[in-house]
Amino acid sequence: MPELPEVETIKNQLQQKIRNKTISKVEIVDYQKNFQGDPKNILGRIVEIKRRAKQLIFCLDNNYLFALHLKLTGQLVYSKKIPEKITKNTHVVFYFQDGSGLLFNDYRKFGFVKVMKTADLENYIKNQKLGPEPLELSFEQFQQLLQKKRKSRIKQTLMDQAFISGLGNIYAQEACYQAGILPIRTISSLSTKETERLYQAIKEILNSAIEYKGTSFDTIYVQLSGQPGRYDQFLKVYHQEACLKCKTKLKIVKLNGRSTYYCPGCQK
DNA sequence: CAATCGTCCTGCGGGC
DNA sequence: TGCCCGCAGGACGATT
Repeated sequence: MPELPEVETIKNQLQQKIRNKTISKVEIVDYQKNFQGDPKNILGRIVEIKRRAKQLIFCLDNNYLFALHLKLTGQLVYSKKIPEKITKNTHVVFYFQDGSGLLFNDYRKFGFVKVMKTADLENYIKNQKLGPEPLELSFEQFQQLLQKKRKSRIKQTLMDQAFISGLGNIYAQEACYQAGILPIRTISSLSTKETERLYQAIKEILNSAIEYKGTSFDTIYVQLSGQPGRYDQFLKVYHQEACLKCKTKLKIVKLNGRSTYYCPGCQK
């Protein structure tokens, strides 16, 4: 369940581990549908790894790049010596010239790789109509964005990638809890004070989750090393039983088909 | 226009 | 014991 903090963690670790390595071979195992474009075009040196929303962009020195999305169950694991760490869920192996490699594991196969020319990235991103990055957003911009979504419910809006990009099911509900706001409230019902609390909660939670290298729940998300992230110990509502503050048993509702936890005592 | 549902997949666990 | 079903939940397209 990689959201912004998980993808940001992996991006930072990729920058340290594989930047300037040269891809010498790409092996695709039962993932043809999810691998778009010609793998031969990404044989080259990786000059930069970027993140936009929940996607990673691997930039090469040969005028090609590839976008990679982990979706629900994708993992990127670095291996010093291929084939160590390969599992039955390894669908793409990027071999580097020095004998190391990068494994793309994805047991539910929702993720994808898309190869394109460097010049096509701008259009590719534009077509996704992504909203701004939440960590690069001022309070004034946040307020302005909310004006367009006045009828929508708060949690859905936070998860809407066209509104802001990067929040998913975990951090959207954690942000609502920290702000003390019911996830089912409409945007138009928010006072300025509540809007401010929500804005602060989003920033604090995302930054803290990045600091702890993401949330590993069900051990699906892992860091580049294969180690779990450690933010799960700070989760206040997601998959929790009772509220830490008031001890009330948390409620679970379905919003857009997604389980949403909240405290009926602390969230108004 | 917003919400909902089905879809892409796989595996686990609850219930009968 | 075994089987069916619901659930997990990122994003998108079709429908209400």
